[in-house]
Amino acid sequence: MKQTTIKEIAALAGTSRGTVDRVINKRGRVSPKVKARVLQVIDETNYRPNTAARSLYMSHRGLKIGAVIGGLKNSFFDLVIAGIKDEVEHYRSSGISLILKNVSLFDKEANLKAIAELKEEGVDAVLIAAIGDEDIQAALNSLHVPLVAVNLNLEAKNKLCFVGTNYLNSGRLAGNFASLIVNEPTGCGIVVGSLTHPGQSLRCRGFEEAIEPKINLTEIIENQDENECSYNLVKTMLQNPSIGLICFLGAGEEGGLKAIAESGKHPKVITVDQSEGVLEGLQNGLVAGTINQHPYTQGVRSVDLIFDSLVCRNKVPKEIIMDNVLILKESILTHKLAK
Amino acid sequence: MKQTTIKEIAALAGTSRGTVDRVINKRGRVSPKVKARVLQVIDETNYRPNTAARSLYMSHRGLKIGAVIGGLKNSFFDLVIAGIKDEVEHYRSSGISLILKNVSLFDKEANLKAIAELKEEGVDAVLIAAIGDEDIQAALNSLHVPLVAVNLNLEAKNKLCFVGTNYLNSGRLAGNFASLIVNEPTGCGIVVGSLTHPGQSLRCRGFEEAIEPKINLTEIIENQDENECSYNLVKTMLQNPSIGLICFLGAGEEGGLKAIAESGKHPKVITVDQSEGVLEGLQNGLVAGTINQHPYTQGVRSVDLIFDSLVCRNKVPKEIIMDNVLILKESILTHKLAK
DNA sequence: CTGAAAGCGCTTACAG
DNA sequence: CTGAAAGCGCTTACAG
Repeated sequence: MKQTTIKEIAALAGTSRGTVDRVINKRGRVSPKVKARVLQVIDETNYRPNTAARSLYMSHRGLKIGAVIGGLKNSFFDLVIAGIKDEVEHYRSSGISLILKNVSLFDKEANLKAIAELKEEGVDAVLIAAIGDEDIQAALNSLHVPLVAVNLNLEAKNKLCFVGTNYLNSGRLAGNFASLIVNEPTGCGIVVGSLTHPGQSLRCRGFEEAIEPKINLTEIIENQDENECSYNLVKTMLQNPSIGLICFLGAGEEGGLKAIAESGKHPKVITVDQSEGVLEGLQNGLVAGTINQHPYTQGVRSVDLIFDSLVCRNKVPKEIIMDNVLILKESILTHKLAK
Repeated sequence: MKQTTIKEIAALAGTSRGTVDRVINKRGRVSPKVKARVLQVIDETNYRPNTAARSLYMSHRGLKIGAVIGGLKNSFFDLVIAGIKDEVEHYRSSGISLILKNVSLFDKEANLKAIAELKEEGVDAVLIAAIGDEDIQAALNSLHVPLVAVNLNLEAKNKLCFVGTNYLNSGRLAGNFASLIVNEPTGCGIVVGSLTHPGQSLRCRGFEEAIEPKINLTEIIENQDENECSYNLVKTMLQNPSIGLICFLGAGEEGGLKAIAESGKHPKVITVDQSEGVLEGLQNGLVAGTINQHPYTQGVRSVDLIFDSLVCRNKVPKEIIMDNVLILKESILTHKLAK
C-alpha cells in the first residue's frame, strides 16, 4: 500500500530522479529508450505523485488563481466568493493566492477587462462565472491557462470543469414540491429574470414538466432579475384571483415577496436561493420552501478542483453538480450561513 | 501575507530551529528565558505551521486512525464508512491510514473489544459511533488519544468534536414538511426505533413541536429499528381509518413501507435517510419526502477534522452539525450516491 | 540528453 | 538545555 516515489522509479528504471521528473512533467528532451523504460516503471508501480511534497514545493513556487465572478449587491455570488476565499485560505500553505475581479455577470466589457488584467498579472488558473459569448471565449482562450466555469457553464479551450447546478432538475424539484403543497386546482405564476438566460429557461421547463395537472400555469413574467420590476409585475399578477401559487425561478424575488406581503393575499410561494428576503419569508411563513444551490460549496469545490488538478496532478471530473435540495423554515436553524 | 517559518522565528528569537520546535511541541525542556522569547515571537508574527511541510513529515511518520463504527446491513453507516474511507484515501500522501472496526452500534461487547484492539494496535486518533455508557467511556478514556464522536454524541475525556446532526431540528423539519403537505385535519402515526434512543426521542419531540394543529398525533410506535416488526405494526396502524400521515423517524422504515404499499391505502409518508426502500418509495410516489442526514459527509468531515487537528495543528470546532435538508423525488436525479 | 545538488518547512535523533 | 545535520518527496537550476 506504500506509495512509490520518484527515487524508487529512478532506481527501477536505472536513471536519475531528474530524468524521471522530465518524463513525468514533459520538460526537456529524454532519449526514447530511457523515456519508455521510465513510463513502463511508472505504469507498473502505479505511481502517483505525493501531494504533500508537491504542496511544499508549490508553497515556494506559488500558484495564482484569478477569479472573474460576482457583481456587487448579489448575495448568491457573494457566497460563492466567500467559499472561494475560505478555500484559498485553507490551502495557504500550498502557496495558493487569489486575484479576485468582482465584476457583474451582465457587464461584458468589465468581464473582458478583468480577463485582460489577469493575463497581464500572469495567473496559473482562472475561475469564471460569465456568459460565454464569442468575445469572452476568445479572451479566455488567449489566457492559455486551465479554467473552471463556476455556476454558469461556458465553452473554452482549456476548460477543466464546470462546477454548478442542474437547472432543469432544480425546476423539476420546484414543480415536485409545488405539487405536494397544492391540493386543489390552482393557477400558478412563474417569475424569472429572463427567458433568454439559458439556465432560467431550463428551470421553467423543468417546472412545467414536473407539475401535476391540478396546477395551471397561467403566466410567466420576466423581471430582469430586478426587485423593483419584480414588485410591480407581481402586484399586477396578484390581481388575478385564480393565482394560488407563485414560483420565483430567478433573482429579484425580494421585490416580488414585498408585493405579496403587502397584498394581504396568501398564495403559496416557492423560491430559489436564500437572500435575506427569502430567509425572512421562510421565517414568517410567506415562503413555503426554497431550493438551495449551495453557492458557498460551489466556491469551495472550484478551488479544490484547481488544487486537485494543478497541485496533486489528479485527473479531475468534467463537471461537479451540486445536489438540488429543499430548504424549509426549520432547515435554516442549522443553516445560518446559508452555505 | 507570507507565512512565517520556524527558521525565521529561530532567527528572530536568537536561537535554533530545534529549540523553537521544542517550545511549540512541548517536547523536552527549554530554559524559561528562551521559551518566553520564542513564544513572544510566535505570537507577534502570528506563526502558523506549514501544512504541506507537516504533511510531508507525517507521510514519513504515519498517522493511524481507528474507527469503531457501523454494523452490517445498515446503509446509513455504510455511507458514513464510505466517506471515511474516501477521505483517508484522499489524504494518503500525508501518511494517514485506517483501521476499521465495523461493529454494531448496539453490541456493547463488540464495541469494547474493538476499542481494546485499537489500543493494542496503537492508533493516533479514534472515530466512534457508539452509545456512550460508562464502560465505553472508561475504555475510550484509557486510549489517551483524541477522538471524534460520529453521528452519536458521547462524552469522553479526549473528545475533540462531535460530527453529526441536530436531532431535534430534523424532527421539527419533518413536522414543518408534514404541515405543508397535509391540508385538512388528519390523524398521524410516528414510527421510531425506540424512544430510549436519545436522538430518536428528540426527533419525536421536534416533530410534535413543529406540526400544526390540523395534524393529530394519534400514536407513536416503536419498531426496534426492525423491518419485520415495523411491517406488522404499520399494518395494524393502517386499520385506523383516521391515519392520513405516517412519519418514520428511525430506521426499519422499509418494512413499514412494504405494509403501506400492500394496504392499498395512500397515507402521506415522510422518512429519514435514504435506504433503497425510501429511494424506491420516492420514485413511485409512496414517500413524499425524506430528510437527509448526510452520512457520507459525516464520514468525510470526521477525517478532515482529524487531519486539521493532528496534521495542521489547527484549533477545531467542538461540533460540526450537518444541515437538515429535504430530499424529494426530483432531488435524487442529482443525488444518486445519496451522499 | 543526463545527473548531482540544493531547496521548500518541519521533525527528530544525535552530539555537545 | 541547545544546535547542526539529515530526512520526508518533488523540482529546478546548474553542470556536464
